[in-house]
Amino acid sequence: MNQTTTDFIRDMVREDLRLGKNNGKVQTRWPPEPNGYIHVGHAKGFLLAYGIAQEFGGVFNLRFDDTNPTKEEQEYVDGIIEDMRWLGVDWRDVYFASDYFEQLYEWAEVLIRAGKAFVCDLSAEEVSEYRGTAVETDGQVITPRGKDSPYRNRSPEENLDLFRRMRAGEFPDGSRTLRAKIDMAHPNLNMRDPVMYRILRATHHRQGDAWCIYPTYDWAHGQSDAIEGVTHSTCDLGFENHRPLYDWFLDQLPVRTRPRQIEYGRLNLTHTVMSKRWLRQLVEGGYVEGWDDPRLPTLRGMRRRGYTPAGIREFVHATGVTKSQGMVDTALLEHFQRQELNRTSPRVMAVLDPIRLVITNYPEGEMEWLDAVNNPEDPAAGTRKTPFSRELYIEREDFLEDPPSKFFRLSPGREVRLRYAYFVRCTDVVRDARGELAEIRCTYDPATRGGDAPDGRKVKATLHWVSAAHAVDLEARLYDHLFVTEDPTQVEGERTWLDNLSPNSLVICHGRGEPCLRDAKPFERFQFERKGYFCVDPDSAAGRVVFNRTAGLRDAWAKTQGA
RNA sequence: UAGGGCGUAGCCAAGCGGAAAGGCAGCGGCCUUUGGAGCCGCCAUUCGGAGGUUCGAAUCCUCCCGCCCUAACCA
Repeated sequence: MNQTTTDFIRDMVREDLRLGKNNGKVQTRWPPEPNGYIHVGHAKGFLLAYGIAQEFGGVFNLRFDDTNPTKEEQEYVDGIIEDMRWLGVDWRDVYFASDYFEQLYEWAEVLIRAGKAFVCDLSAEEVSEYRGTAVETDGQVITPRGKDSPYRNRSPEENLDLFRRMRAGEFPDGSRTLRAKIDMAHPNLNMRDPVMYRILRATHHRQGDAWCIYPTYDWAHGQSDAIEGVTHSTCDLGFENHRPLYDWFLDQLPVRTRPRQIEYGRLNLTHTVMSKRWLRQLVEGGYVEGWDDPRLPTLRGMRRRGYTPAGIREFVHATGVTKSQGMVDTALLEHFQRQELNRTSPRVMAVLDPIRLVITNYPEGEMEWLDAVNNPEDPAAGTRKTPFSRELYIEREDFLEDPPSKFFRLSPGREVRLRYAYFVRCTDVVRDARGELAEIRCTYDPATRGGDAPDGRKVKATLHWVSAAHAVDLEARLYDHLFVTEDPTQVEGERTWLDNLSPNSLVICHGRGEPCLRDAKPFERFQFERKGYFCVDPDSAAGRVVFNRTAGLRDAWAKTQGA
C-alpha cells in the first residue's frame, strides 16, 4: 500500500478510535442492491469501505440490500461478487438484508407497541399529498407542512392486529402500509411518518413467497448495519437526508451497536453515464452489446476492454474522497491504465491497416528469425524470435507519397528502420487498375540487420511490420468515448441524452499480427507497438483472434495533424 | 419554497491563522531501434463575491451569489 493520503472519512475513523468508540473496533460494509451489474462508481464505494477496514485492522463485509423483490435477481448477486473479486476485494462474510426480515418484523412490533408506528390505509398518492409534497404555482415551489394521516391515532392493539394481518396476506397489494410515527411538520421530508413496510406480492430471489410485506430501505438499512456490528456506514451523498431517520430508528430499538452513517460524493466520469438506470437503458435498448460491452464503465466492461484491476484501483484512489460532486476526466482513468499497462504488457507487432511492402533485393523464398524485445520496461520479460521475409505488411498510414514537412515516416526515396530488422529505402510503388496504391517497393541494407547502421547513419522513423507469409489474421476493435459530450445527461431543447451517443465509439479493423499471437488466450494483454494496448476478446475463435483496444498510445504525429 | 450539502487552475485535489502540495490535461525542450516510455521546464500575485476580526485570512465572523441533492409504498 503506497496510499499515504487520507480523507475526511478516515480522519473520522481515526478520531473515533482515539476516543475509544466501538471498543476500538472498525467494521465496514458495502451494501449493493442486486439489481444490475456494478460500475467504477460502485468500485469507489467498496474500495473505500474495504480500504478503511484494511487500514484500521477492521472487518469488511459484503451485504446485499435485497428488500425489493421486484428488481432483484440471483444473476446480479453472482455478478457483483465476481466483479468485486476481480478488482481484488475480499470480505469476511456475505450477508443479505433479506435474512433479517424476521428480526426486522419483530422490531416493527416493538415500535407499534411503543406507539411509534401505525398502520395507514392511505394510498400512495394520498400519502404523498399528506406529506406536503412540493407544489409549483406561478414558478414558485412551495413545500407545505404535512398533515397527519387520519389513521395515525389507531391504538397499538389495533395496529398490531392490522400489521399481523398484513403479514398474513389478508390485504391486497398497496392497500396499507406500516408507517413510523415521527413528525408530519418536520422540515426533513424523510421524517414525515416514513413508510416502513409495504404489501407486495412478488417472489423474492432468496425468500421465495415467504413474505408479502417488505421493509423499505430506510427501515432495513440502519438496522442491518446494527445487526452486523458495522461501526462506520459509508454511502453516497444521496442518502444525506436519510441520516436523521437512520438515527431515529436506531434510537427506538434495543440494538447493541450504534453504526454511524457517513456520506461522500459519488464518482462521475466524463463522456459516459454512471448509473444503473442509464446503463440498463443502453443495454436493453441495444445501444451497446451487453453489460460487458468494453465501452461501458461497468466493471465487466472494463475487464473485457483490458483495463487492469490495479490501474482502476490507482485511479479511484487518485480521485480522492470528498463531499463535492465532481466529474472526473476519463483521461485520468486512461492515464493510470497506460501507466500499469506500460509496465506489464508484452510488446508485439501488429499492423491494423496493412499495405504490402516488398523488399526487392531480399532473396525470394528466404526468411530469417530476428530477435525482438518483449518489454523494454522489464528486462526479465526477455526476447522472442519474429520472422522476417521479402514480403511484409506495414501500416498504410506509415507511408505517404507526398509527405508534409513534419512527416518522418516512409516515402519515396526515404530510408526508415523496420523495427528489429533492417533499414529499408523506398524505391517505387505499384498501383492497381484504379490507380490506388497497391504495394510499396523497397531495397534493404543487409549491414543494418537488427536495426543499427555500422556507418552510424540515422533514420528519423522506426516502423512496425509483420511478415506477410507468417502473419496471423486478427480483428481489432477500436473504442472511443461512448458519448460525444462530457456530460451526456445535459441536453437542450428536443435532444435526449441518447442523441449524444458517439457514432465512432466502435471501429473495427482487420489486420495482421506476429505469429505468436495465434495462441493468445482471452483476456491476455499486449502492447501493439506504436498502436496501443490490446486485450484478447472472448469472441476470439480459431484462426481469427479478436482484440479490444484498451487504450491508444500517445501519437505525437497524429496530434500535430489534429491541431 | 423547506431541509440538507458543495464552491481552491480546464478536470480531480491537498491545505484547518503564518503566508497556494500533488496528479491529469495543456504547452515548450532533451532523449529515444515504439513520433511509446522516460527526463527537464512552464502552467492560481490568489482560493465564488463583498465586508469584518487579526501584525497576518483559502483558513475565523457576517452578509450575498452560484451549483447539487431530497420531496417513491426504489435503493
